Amino acid sequence: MLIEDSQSARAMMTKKYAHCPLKKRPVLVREERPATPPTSPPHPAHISSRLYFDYNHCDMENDEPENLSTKPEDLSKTGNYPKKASSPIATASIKMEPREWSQQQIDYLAACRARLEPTTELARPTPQYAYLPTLYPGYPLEELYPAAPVLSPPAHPQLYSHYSPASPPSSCSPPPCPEDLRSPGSVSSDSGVSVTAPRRPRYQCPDCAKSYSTYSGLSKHQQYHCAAAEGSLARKSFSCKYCAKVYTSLGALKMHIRTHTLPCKCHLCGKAFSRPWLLQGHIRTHTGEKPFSCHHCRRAFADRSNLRAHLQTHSDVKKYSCSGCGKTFSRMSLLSKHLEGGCVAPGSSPYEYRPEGHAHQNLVPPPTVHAY
DNA sequence: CTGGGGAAGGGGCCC
DNA sequence: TGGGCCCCTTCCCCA
Repeated sequence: MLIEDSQSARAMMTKKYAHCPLKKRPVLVREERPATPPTSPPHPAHISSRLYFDYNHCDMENDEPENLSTKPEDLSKTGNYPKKASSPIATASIKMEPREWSQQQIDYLAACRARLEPTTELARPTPQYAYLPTLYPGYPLEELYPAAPVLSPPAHPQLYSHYSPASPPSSCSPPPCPEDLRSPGSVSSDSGVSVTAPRRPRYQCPDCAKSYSTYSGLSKHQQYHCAAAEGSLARKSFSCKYCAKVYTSLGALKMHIRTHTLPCKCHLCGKAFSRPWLLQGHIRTHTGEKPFSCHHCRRAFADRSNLRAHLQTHSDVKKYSCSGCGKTFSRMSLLSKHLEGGCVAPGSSPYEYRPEGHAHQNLVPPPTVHAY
């Protein structure tokens, strides 16, 4: 939702969302965009920050907690929220449109849509800046898409052979090849091979006994997540003005405050996030950018993890299996539902989970999974 | 009811 | 030590 940051607007929002916790209330966003489009286009590499990031206006002191809820109950109560967005590629329609969008924002999305009309190349990643020619008609393409700096050659060039010359410049990464979906350190269950890494020392939180593989992890936990540690006032000296939590360092406090102020705001819908990369993922829901494609069915995804989950659907034997009946599932949640429903087969509990890189002794033999 | 996709958050790793 | 990125997980919604 994008509304004027005026007193009346604030009053309206306060009244309208009185039943909501502060963090769930809609955000009040001041429209920063100019009344008319700029005459010269920004460099594509700067588009994202120009259009969406508002770090210059991040007011860590004054930002109010904002509504991030897109849950339907909120929508039904107010009627002001659109339905949940679905794939623009599939529907040729971006549904997540607040009523209060400015004409310019609507035009902007129209420009995005024009470039996102269904094509036969669904697997092709949506060019990150494909809307530029529409947004800046008359501008030569070579200026809208300046020569890209040297790109690292893809590991599997054949997978990218469908790229067009007008594909976005350097800041738009090519779609991942299947191998890219795996983290370097992880052991893929796809291979069915379990490799046990040398046991590393664990760093345990003295306050809540949670342990982490790295000191950095423990440090982050203590700074941002450990409720028990927050009670150790003797070690803390920086308190949060919003919730009175106390931290040992100013940096930790600043990071915590971001969860209140949510400084990364989407200028299209006003939704705010604590971390920039969360906003980047959210922006894809507006632009329809889907850089991750399945080479089995050519379906594209905005999120790599979602592609990974999708790839499971192409496997005959899936990642999560019920030890009772042997049925496999592509998702943990589906296995959980299966067990909650009552798998009557003997030995059905506990269920088996084969996360990548974790060897469980009592698991069924590794499944045969299609190589990507 | 089940399976799948969309979206978001937390932890781990690397620089 | 902090930030960025990636992966995993979870929740919700829909067909």
